[in-house]
Amino acid sequence: MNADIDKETLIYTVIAGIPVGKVASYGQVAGLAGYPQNSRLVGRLLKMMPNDSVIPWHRVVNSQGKISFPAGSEKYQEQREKLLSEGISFKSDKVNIKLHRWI
DNA sequence: TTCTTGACGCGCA
DNA sequence: ATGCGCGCCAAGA
Repeated sequence: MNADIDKETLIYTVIAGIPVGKVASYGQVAGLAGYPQNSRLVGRLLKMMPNDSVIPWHRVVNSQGKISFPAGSEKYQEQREKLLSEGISFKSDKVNIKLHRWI
């Protein structure tokens, strides 16, 4: 009955497991949750999460290491701030994936 | 119920 | 590096 909840919980758990100072891509999270082709589902799920959620959503970026929000937007800045405050360095507009890649 | 949209990813020119 | 198309799949209109 709550298969959807399980799926969400699974992805939620994976994201919650990303260490401080590390980042993971949507595809990576989806894969670890058992849905290697549902990268979009991860993003969709995060989008629906409450704003006061304790989930470290900011540690999820796209496979290029870029923030998936329009450059300059509020959300973009918010995520960038959070990442910087965790010691994650940026290479221009991309996260230095080489140094901060989780897995 | 069908069509469009989107916090993505990947291959190819 | 840059742009384009296609695959995936659930939510919203």
